[in-house]
Amino acid sequence: MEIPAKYDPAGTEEKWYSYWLSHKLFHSEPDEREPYTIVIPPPNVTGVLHMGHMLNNTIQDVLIRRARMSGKNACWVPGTDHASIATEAKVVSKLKAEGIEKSEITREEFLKHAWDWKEKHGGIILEQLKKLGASCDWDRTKFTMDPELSDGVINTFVHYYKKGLIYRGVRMVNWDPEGQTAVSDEEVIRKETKSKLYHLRYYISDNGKKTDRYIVVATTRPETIMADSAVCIHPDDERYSYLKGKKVLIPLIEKEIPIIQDNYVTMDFGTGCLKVTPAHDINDYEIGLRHNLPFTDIIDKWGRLNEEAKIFVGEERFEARKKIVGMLYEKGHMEREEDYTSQIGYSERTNAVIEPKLSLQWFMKMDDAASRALEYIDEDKIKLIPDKFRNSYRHWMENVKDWCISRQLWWGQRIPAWYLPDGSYVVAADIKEALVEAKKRDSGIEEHMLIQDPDVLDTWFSSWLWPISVFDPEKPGFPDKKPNRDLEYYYPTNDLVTAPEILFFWVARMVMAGDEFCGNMPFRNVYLTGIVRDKLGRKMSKSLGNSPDPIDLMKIYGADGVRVGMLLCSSAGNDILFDESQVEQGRNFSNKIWNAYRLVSGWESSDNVSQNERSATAVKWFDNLLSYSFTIIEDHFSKFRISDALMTLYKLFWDDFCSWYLEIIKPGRGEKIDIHTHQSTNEFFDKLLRLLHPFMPFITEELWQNLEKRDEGDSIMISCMPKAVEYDLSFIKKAEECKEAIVNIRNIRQSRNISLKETLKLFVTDNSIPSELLSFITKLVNIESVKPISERGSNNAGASFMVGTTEFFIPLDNYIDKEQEVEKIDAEIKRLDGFLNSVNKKLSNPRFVESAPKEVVETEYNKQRDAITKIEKLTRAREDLLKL
RNA sequence: GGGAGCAUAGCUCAGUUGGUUUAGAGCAUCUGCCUUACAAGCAGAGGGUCGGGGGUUCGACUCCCUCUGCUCCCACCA
Repeated sequence: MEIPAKYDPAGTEEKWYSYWLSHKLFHSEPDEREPYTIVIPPPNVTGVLHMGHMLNNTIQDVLIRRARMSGKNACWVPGTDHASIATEAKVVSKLKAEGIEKSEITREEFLKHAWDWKEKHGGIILEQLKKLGASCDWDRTKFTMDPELSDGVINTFVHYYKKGLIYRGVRMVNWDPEGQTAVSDEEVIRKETKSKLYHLRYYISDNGKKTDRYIVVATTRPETIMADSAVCIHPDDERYSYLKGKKVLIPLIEKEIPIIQDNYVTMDFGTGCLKVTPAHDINDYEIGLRHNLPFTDIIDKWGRLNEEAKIFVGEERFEARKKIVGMLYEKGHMEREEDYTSQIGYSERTNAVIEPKLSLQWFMKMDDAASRALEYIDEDKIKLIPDKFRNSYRHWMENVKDWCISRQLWWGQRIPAWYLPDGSYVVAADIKEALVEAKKRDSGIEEHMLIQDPDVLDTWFSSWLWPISVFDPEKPGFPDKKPNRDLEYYYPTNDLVTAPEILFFWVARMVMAGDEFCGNMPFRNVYLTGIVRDKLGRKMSKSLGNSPDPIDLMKIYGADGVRVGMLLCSSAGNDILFDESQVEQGRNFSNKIWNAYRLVSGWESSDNVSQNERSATAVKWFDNLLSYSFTIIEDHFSKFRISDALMTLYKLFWDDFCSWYLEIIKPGRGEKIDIHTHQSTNEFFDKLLRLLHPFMPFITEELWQNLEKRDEGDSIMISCMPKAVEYDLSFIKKAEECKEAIVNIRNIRQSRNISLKETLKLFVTDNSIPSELLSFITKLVNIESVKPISERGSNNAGASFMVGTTEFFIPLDNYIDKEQEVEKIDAEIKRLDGFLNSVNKKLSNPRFVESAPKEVVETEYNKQRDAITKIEKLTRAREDLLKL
């Protein structure tokens, strides 16, 4: 059967993925084996696969496939996140496009649209993961808003509320006056914006009467002066020390406010006087709390001045600013204005300028949970890879703030709090229980009188339960409940692969929830991938259009090629600069494997051919090298150095297996191969495929199935990972010397234009390289005989070279250019002289010889001896040459 | 402003408690090859003194200080 010269991934990938699925090879159930578990960081249900997912999920698949082949019961749980804000935004804009405003429909109607939308588009990203080869246990697919997972979220809320850790309070939020909702900090885009810095005169008050002395306050928001509660100076600012204890009048409205002192003020910014507006600035809010100042809220949810403002009531905030500036000039309160550029927050969704606004939100106290979550890292129960992230993890845990868990949205788990007619509220898992609680306060309460809080919970309040709830959704909220069989078996999971950006949002909080409800950490290792950037180091984003579509890439280069391409250049925690040439390299590697198979599969073996010494030695060498490589790869994996493990394999396959081993044992044209070598080669191939399988699942399955007859349902993915047996490192090193000699000879041929067809003789120092290895030389560089150097005779010209301390000589009477030859030897001697010099310098330093460890001094003596020997030999070769 | 990190060949990165032949890899480059598995290939070669300066040490890419440049996280100046 003719095998095409190029590997075509398309059909292969489709075929084997459905084969794996139909034989349920990804599915895991608890059994007596050791479990190996990964829960996927659930992508947004509305998401589409991007390069970041590719990297992240490829790494997870490599880990899970390797574990599965190493005899573990491997379970990779997939799923999606409801992503309340992102999804709601998409649904809102989709409805808008259809002419439906969210404000015109009921909550129930909106949620129906949202669920419809989720059913339609929700599965896309998971389908895309299948193209990548992801070996997830799809039977276990979960969604953070599955009914039973949502119940767990509610129970968790009730649990923490009962513990006294959840409370309701006023806080400043990022208010989007256009979108009519609070948005999270992540949804605020800061943009450099040109504005003015106004210098305003605040007259000093004498018992409520305006004096003629004033101070100057700088502000960018003059329209908020009516909400001022104080003017603040730095306690150490001597310029203003006379103001201590005095009061000033707010311009225009002449309201008296105190002068206070706080370290927050920067003395050399503006005038050193700060107007404090606690209801409309986050920093002023903090100052207000510290100094117990009144909070005057003068801006309504539409961004207009309200009654509290007293003047310009009903004016839109920017319109009000213009008008008030005019009036300030008019009344002599404006000292001056200057151009000023600052970072202003805009809403990601509506592009409206964010208004800091006080509002009532739900919070969770974090200090205690955070300090316990920190212990898991401090005590090394959870390892971060790379561990440079420890510091930032610690920093965050030690400076944690209470968590604002309410969102003014509809898509998500609704806060289980019900308000009574008197304004008080009860918290309960459902309305029935809420009613029971409410009746305790007022027996006259009926169910219809209870009104549930309209807000939903922050998405992270459900995803922090993920490693628990995918196995046992009923566990969250109940620390004392016995875990079900799955949770008991799979938890704690092993490795979590995620991005450093969400180390705090998600990873740390999972640790807290795991500790709270399972009394244990949710995972042992956290592998933090970098960000995928483009060649120029820019983050890949839709708006820049610099992100290739992973699905297209897989079509062109094959899933295996893309996986290899991404992995080769991505060490943990480092960003990866993605360039299509990397993926090309991955594809080329697939093709190399394919062609190696083409070669080997075409061989015919025969009992009549006996194994020659050369083939036997090659088999022995590669067998040792394989074992040695296993240990190297094992070591890389133990340190999560996945790209190094892959590179080791890449070179093992391409260089050692293809370029050396196969070339050495390759039978001549039309010849048959001996049966032993053939068999060994197939075994090597089989082992290499198994080693490569976690990285390149598709091509390795295809070739493994072709290599010999397999039973239906058998698969490389459930075969076992080769293990290291003892190996002879010194033999591997001798083989390396032999390879080096071959490279030297090739170089000699090329630089003198000697065709490979021309047979040469070789003389070599006795007993330096085992003669069995010398047989490689005769084959690969067409050497007719290898003889001891003592037999070379003294009157033939040729080329000399050395490998280690072994001397080689090739007679080249017809090709020799004496001068050129001497030049080469001279250059080498010069290099060695320099080297010897540096060694001698060390050795002649008595303090080195005295204080350095014995082995180190010993090595230096060896270096010295070797260099001297080499120089002597080369000098002799030079003389011999000159004699001719 | 607070915190963390990085700086090694053209590019992307290794270099594991300072000492194993005067720094390694992959890619890219250059040269020669359509050699009967592969031109998505084969063979060979060139290329860095480890950001600058200072220090510790018998010895520094590796430890300390400093300067320069860059990146990320957090908080953001009225």
